[in-house]
Amino acid sequence: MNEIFDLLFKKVNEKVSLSEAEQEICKSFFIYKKIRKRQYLLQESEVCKYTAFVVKGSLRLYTVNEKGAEHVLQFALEGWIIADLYSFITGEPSSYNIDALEDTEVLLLSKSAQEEMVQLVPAIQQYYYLLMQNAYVALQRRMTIAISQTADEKYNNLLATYPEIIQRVPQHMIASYLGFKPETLSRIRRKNL
Amino acid sequence: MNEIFDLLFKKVNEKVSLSEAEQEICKSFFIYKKIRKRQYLLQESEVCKYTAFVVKGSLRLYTVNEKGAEHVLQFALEGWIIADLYSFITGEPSSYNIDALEDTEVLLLSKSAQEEMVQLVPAIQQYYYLLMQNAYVALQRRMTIAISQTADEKYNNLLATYPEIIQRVPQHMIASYLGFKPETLSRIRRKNL
DNA sequence: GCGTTTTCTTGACAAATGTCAATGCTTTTT
DNA sequence: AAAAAGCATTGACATTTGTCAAGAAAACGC
Repeated sequence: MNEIFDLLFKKVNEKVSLSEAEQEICKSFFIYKKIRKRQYLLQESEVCKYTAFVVKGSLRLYTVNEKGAEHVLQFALEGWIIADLYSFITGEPSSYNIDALEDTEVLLLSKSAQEEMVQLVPAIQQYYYLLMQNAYVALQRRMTIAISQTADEKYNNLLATYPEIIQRVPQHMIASYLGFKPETLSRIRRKNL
Repeated sequence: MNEIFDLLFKKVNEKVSLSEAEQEICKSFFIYKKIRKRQYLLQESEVCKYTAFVVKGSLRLYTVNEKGAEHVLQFALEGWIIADLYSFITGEPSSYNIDALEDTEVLLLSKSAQEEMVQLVPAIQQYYYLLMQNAYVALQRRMTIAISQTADEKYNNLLATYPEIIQRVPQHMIASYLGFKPETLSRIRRKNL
C-alpha cells in the first residue's frame, strides 16, 4: 500500500525536488488515517494537533455560531491540506470543526513531526513556505470576491474556478461557503439555466 | 537617520533573533522611500516588484472594477507590510493598486534582494515564514466574518480589533474594505450612538 | 483666509437577500 | 421495502442593503 504517498510527493515535487532517500525519511513522519463520512477530524474546543493532507475524499472546515448556524470556511479535496492553522500554531483550543463529507483518507502531520522533518530534509521547508504563499494568495482572491461581488457572481466564479467543489459538495454547504442562504443559491441556479 | 530601521527590527526580533552584524547586512537590501499622500506605490497593470514595510504613515491595496468602483482589500499602518503578493511572486502584471493615505515612508524589498538576504541571514527566512502564517490566519479570520456577519457586526468587529484603522482611514474606504456602501456605514454609526 | 474638492449624512425608493413554511425528492438507516 | 432523515425547491413576505440626489461639513490647496 505505498501509493498512499503518491499524490503527496507528486504535489511536493511540483514545487521542490526531493531524492528517493529524502522521500523515505519524510514518509515516516506522517500518520495515515481513514475517516468515515460525517466523522470529525477536529471538534470545537479541541486543539488542532495535525494538518491533514487529503489522499482521497473530501472535508470541510466550519464554525457553528450561538444560534447553531454553520459557516463553511474551507473545503478540501484530494491533494489539498486542511487544518485550523491558528490552533495548530498557537496550541490554543480551536473554534472550528473539521469533518468528512465522504469516506476519506488523510495523512496527518503534527507540529513536532513537521519540525523534525524540516531539520532532516531542509528542502521541505521551502515547500511549506510556498504552500503558505499560495494559500494566502488564493484566500486574498476569495476575499476580493467576497467584498465586491453579488451572490450570483460569487457562485459563477466558484463554478468557473473549482467546478469539482460544486459537483461534490451539497448545495447548502456551498451557499454557506459563499456567505448566503441555500434558498438564495437555489434561486440563482434556477435563473441561470 | 538610522531610526528608519528601528521599527523593522523591533518587529523582526519579536519573532526571531538577529545579531547586530546580521541586522547591518539586512539593512543594505532595503530601499527607503517617501511617498506623498495619494501617490501610487503600485498601479494596475504594473508588476509588483517590491514588498513595502511601513515605517510611517498608511497605505491601501485596492481594485477598481469596470464601473470605476474601488474595493479596498487591505490597509497597512506602521509596522505592517503591503504588496500584491500574487504579482510579486509570479512577476505577472498586478490587477491591484497601492497608494498612500497620508504622507508615508516605506522600506522596499525586491524579490531578488529578499532571496540574497535569506542566503546571508538564514534566520530571516523563518521570520518570513512566520509572517506569512500570521497573515494567513488573520485573513482567514476576516473571511469567517465576511461570510457570517451582518454589516453592523462587521463594523463593530473592526472597531474592536483595529480601532486605529477606524480613526485614521476615511469612512468610505472602511465601508469598501468591509464590503458595503458608505451610506450603509453612515447609518450603522448613527444607530450605534 | 477663501474657494474648491472631498467626504459624510439623510431621505425616498429600489433591489437583493433572508425568513418561514410547505412540499417533493434523495439518500440513509433499519 | 419501509421509515426516517437530510436536502433542494418554491412562494409569500420581511429585512437589509443599495441607489440616487441633495445638502452640510470637513479637509485641502493656494
